[in-house]
Amino acid sequence: MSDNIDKLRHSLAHVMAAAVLEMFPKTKLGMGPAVENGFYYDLQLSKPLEEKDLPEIEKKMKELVAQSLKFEKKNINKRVAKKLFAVQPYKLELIKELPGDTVSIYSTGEFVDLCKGPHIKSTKEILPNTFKLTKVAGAYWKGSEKNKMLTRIYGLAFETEKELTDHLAILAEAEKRDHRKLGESLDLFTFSELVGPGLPLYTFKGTTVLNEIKNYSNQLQNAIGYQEVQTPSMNRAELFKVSGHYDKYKDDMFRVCSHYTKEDYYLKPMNCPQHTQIFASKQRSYKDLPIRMADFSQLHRDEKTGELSGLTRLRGFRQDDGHAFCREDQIKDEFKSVLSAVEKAMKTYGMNYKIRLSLWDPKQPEKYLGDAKVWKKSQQLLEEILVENKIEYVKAVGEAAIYGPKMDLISKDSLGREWQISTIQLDFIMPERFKLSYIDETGTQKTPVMIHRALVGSPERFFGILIEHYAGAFPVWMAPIQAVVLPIGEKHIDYARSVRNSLREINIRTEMWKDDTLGKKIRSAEMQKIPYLLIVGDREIEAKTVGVRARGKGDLGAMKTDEFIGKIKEEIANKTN
RNA sequence: GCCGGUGUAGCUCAGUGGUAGAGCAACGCUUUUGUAAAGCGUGGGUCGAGGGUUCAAAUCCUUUCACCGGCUCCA
Repeated sequence: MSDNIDKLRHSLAHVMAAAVLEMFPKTKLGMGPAVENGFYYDLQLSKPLEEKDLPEIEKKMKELVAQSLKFEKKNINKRVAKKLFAVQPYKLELIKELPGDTVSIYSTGEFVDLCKGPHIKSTKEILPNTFKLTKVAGAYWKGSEKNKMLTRIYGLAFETEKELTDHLAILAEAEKRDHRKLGESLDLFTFSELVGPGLPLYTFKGTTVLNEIKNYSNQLQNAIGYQEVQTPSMNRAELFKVSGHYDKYKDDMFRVCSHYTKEDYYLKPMNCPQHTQIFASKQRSYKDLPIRMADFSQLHRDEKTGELSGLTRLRGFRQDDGHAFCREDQIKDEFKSVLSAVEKAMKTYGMNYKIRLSLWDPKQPEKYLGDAKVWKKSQQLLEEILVENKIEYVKAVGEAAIYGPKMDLISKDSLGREWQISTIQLDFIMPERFKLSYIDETGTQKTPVMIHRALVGSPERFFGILIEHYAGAFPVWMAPIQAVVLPIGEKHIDYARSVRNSLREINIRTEMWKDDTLGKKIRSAEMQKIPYLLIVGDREIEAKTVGVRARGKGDLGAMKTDEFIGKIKEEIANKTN
């Protein structure tokens, strides 16, 4: 059945190309495949296309679909094909590259495309209102930035009208939850043109949430033996030359120059080379291993401006980063303990996930450090760990780090969107390059293995993901304001203040709002997504209670103040709600 | 970086060559309030920035910056 939807989507790509070709006959065709939720076609148009042109193309497509056009396949000789596509340079390029003497073409009405298929039999199979053109984008021919950029038109397509409307509803919900909008409206972070792109400024509220994320990661990794260290942002170029990052990523690191010595320093894009130097600072015994370090320092990467986006792609960020230096016989246990910590974190945040085993691409060895033998060995080891622990995984060739294979955790948020979060990476190469060693039980020098790992990746990036996952309504333990006390009238302010103070005494982030009407205060607290509103008036003062209203749940009724304190304390401690 | 789009008050937006507007927010006064917006009033903008065309530019041209949708990249 998934085959069928792919055929449908791919067929719609043809219909769209046919429609565009009718409207703009000089259009040159690129490629038009089916993709997740829809299809696209890359085109070279004689004039720029805008999003407002899409409805017209869509209308034309509907006309074509209504004609019940048949998709007919033919195998033809390459010479004939070259004649047929004489005015289509991209198709000619493809014909040249295809193996064999014949190529297959599909015709739909007057439209003919070079295509291996398969397709639906006829546009009759396309039900009304099951597709919609969504956006216009640029895309390099064959995906290489060295090639010309074509115009890509994206469309959504499903088998039924309901699936399309459901999908559009998800998109609308995602837009509402956009962390860039919520970040601004909930006063979590901001950007300034003066400060620079990709460099967010976190307000007090945003910093509070970030600290909770960071503290929780620290708690989880302390439990499995990681100890926090600090390392400098600026480092000599030499450090990165030894690590190998200089050759691969020099252009993506910010360079800082000393006026006095004229020496170049680089802002560190990751912590691993620094950690090797802590390891190297002492003579290590096999009994000392594993040595585990965690580091939350600020990292900088000179991302191209067009790649920056909200909190998900930044120039300055941190990682809940850690490195374990261990013996080969300890690798499995190290991976297991990190996996269990990650599992706990994902459970707390209420996210589903899957593991991706990211392998090197043997066809492009120049992208990686180290020789094939070491890669084979370490990849095998990772796979063993997954199999032995009965963990499901998918393999991804070409996704490895430059120094080794990794397990990446891809999590799904509440809208079912996927994000790469955690990563655990095996590295035989960097310890070697830094000539790290320990003394084994026989007194001989050995090279340790290095494990790179992160629990939630970058706290800042994860913050962005969480804003959307929770739609800004953070669970109590991470909410910037956990409770707000709302006195009904002026004469209730003193009591409200005393309730606030007793909550503050036990470090519950609490405010007291004395101005405005009750209705307005409630509205504003709900909009700020504060978990608990405590309403106090004559009745509450009399009975020493608070009127508890839970975010999104309405009035829960009166509760003894101590009882409420017990409830919220427990929720915070257990990280529930 | 590349293709396309956007940029007007703190926020959401209107304003197509002729004296910069609305709602919300803010501030002030009145009101002291029982579960999602009390009433009245006031202040606030070299229309992203630079240059040009014009008697006259938010509006037209140009350069540049930032952001948005994608592409490429992502240690």
